[in-house]
Amino acid sequence: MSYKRSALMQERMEQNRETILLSARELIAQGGFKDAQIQAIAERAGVSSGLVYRYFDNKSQILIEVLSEAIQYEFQILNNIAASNFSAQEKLHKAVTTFVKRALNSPQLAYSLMFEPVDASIEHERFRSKQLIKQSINQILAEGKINGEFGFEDLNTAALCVVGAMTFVVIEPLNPSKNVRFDQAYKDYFVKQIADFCVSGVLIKEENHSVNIQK
Amino acid sequence: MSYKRSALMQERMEQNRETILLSARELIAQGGFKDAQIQAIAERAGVSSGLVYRYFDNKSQILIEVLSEAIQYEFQILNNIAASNFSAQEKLHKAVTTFVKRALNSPQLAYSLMFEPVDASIEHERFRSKQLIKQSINQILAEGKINGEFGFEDLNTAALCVVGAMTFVVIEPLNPSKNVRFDQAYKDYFVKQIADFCVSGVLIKEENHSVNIQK
Amino acid sequence: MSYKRSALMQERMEQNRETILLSARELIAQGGFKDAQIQAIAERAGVSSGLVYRYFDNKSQILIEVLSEAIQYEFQILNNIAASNFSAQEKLHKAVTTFVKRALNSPQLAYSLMFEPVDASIEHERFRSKQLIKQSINQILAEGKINGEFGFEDLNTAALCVVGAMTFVVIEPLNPSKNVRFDQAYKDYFVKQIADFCVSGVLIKEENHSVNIQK
Amino acid sequence: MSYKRSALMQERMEQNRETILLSARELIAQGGFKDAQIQAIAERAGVSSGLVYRYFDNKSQILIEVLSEAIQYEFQILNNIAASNFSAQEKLHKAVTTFVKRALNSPQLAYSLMFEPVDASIEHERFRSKQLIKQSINQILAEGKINGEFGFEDLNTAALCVVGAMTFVVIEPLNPSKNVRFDQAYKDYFVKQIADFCVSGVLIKEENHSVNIQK
DNA sequence: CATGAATGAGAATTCATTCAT
DNA sequence: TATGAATGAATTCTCATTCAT
Repeated sequence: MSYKRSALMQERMEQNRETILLSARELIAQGGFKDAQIQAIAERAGVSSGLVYRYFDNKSQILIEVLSEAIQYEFQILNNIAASNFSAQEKLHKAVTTFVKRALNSPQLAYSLMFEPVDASIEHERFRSKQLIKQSINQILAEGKINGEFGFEDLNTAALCVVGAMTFVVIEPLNPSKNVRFDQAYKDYFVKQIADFCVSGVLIKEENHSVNIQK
Repeated sequence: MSYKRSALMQERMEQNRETILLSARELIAQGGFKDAQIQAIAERAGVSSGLVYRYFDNKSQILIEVLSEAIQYEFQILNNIAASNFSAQEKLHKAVTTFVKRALNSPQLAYSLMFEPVDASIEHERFRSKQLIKQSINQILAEGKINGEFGFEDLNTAALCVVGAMTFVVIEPLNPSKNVRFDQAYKDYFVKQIADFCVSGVLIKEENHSVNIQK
Repeated sequence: MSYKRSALMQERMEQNRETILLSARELIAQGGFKDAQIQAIAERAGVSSGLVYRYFDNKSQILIEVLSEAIQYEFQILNNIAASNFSAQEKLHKAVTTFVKRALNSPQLAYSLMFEPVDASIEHERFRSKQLIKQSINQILAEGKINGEFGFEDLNTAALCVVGAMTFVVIEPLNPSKNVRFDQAYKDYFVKQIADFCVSGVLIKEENHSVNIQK
Repeated sequence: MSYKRSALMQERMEQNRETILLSARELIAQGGFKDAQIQAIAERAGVSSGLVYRYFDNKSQILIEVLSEAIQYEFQILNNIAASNFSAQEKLHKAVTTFVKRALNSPQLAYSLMFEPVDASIEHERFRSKQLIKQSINQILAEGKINGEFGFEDLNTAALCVVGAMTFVVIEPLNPSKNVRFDQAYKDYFVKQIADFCVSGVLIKEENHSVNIQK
């Protein structure tokens, strides 16, 4: 009997944990970290605020978990693309396209995960998360470099640029004034431009266009 | 007599105002907006908290001023580049190079100015500030498009990508663990890569490399 | 089990709410609204300042509740008198007597409720409260006017005069120096004079005593 | 020479003092004591805030002086009426009429002087001021009592009632919602009602109307 | 395990008063 | 005498975290 209950308990606990995380994630997606207070998270999860502390040591823990979970998911998607059989530039194009498209669906979440500041403990985790994303891009870029598709010099920097472009474009439409909810057609066009930009950015160039400019 | 005093006072006040702004700016540069509390600002400026309110209506005012002052300066620099006599791609290269180089000197500040969320009143100002930066890039891109140097399709999106790349790379070194203060040589190399990336991203391409990928 | 606790909790919370209100009321009764700060209220109630905000949205809420509760009570008393079977002048006499007698027990409270200025949100509630008092008097006066007992001309003005007299006499003993806590006998005498005055003020007069005086 | 300057100084100082008081009075008349901050007073008076402290020990001093000056003036007016050659009831009628009419012209000032709470030091002065007003009324009432015009019992209480009625009616129109700026005609009518009420309140009554009511 | 009442450390802002000039 | 910059105590409200039940 205590067996059975224990199992049920276990299950319920897992469930609670998930519900809390989901609740936190939704709140962040709506209003950023600043709207994800313990009280609000608990309420939305249908549990007491006290219970939250059974599952998480403190607020940061929750945020960290939401963060890493979300990024982990994106990471897998990107990784799958990186592991596919396309050419490097095709992979890169697809990676950027996919990431941006997905992120555009909840830009506030994307912004919070990538940029919104919180305390140091989370910042650390965020860094790791971002590294994952960059790692996927890195992999694709490295492959392209090796097989001669890409012509950039510094792998890491190129990856930063790609990640920078593809995250920035997502959070920009967040702007309060500019409530341009673009339609699907434009969205597709928009996303393609970005991917094109990123691919172009790393392709082999005929002649070296880089300019010598002294500051 | 009251002449001289007035002048001295005037000077001292100007100085106070500057000191407070500087203090705020430094605090932001160290720990972001969240560390720029009135008390802290005042203390660092060597004045009482009450005095701060002689010079600024409220906290937001201070932050806004720091923000707009900083961005305004960068804007002018970019604008000068945009107005110079180089080719569009040279300008773009120089713009990115300059911006990144400068921003690398206080990445936390750059981060706060570009990304850290604050209350609505500041957000509005920040939006305007960011627009300025993008506007400069826009101008260069538009020119290059017209004279056939650049081959992107959507001006606005291209600008977003450039700004995204050039701001993201700056905040990345922020991460807590990786305190790699790279030396000047690497910094130059780093910056050049980024500019190269951005220029490549918008250049005319021989064949269309963009790939048709269905999701 | 969770049954019992809930009930106990419920009770304790109700009690807390009441304690806070009582505490506020007592502070007001001692030193007026200006002495009823959150900190002081909480301390006197034996709770933390934060807890106060579990029960009330903000300070104004508390004051409003104290105000309206107190006035509501007086209003009911006056209303009962107005609804009784006495003659209008008997009712008026009784109303004034009762009000003044009760108010004399905590004149500072009476003063604050009737006169002490506060922010707009409370002012609005106070206005409503005062209206209630006046309304009771109005009712009695109207009745007396109709059945020929009273001879005033303007109902509203007469009510103002009555309310003015009966509230002012209460706050007068407030003055700091003259701490004359008169005995019960004098109090009764005092109260009767006031009621007499008010009744006389609205009674039918034999000849018109009003005098033509040019300013 | 130092003679002359001293005289000029003296004069200027007197003037400053007056200006400050006037400024305070005006501010109070507009927004009550709460709007009469040192800074605001000084500004309106065209002097520095520091200078205010040359003429007054502290803020309370100023308010006290405004208060007593204003009341003193009203007192004289009432006193003149009390000293005139009319009958007591004519005097009373006139006194009330005059007071209310004057007060209606700046009800906020009247309210502040009579009711708005401030710190204890002022409260004391306010009491004295109010006493002056009551004293005038007292005098008229006493006279009427002696010569048989008036029939009240307790002089002091009757005076309180009169003062209560005549001050309360003034502050009532202050109410925010009820912005009835009555015209001159109604004002006259209004004022007369009040005076009538007060006179009736203290007149000899044919039969004793007072009712025996046990609490 | 679950609850949610209770805590209390902050953080922004105001304003009488002082004092160097 | 006159200035007004400078001070800092005081006050409201928020929210992560604890703990009795």
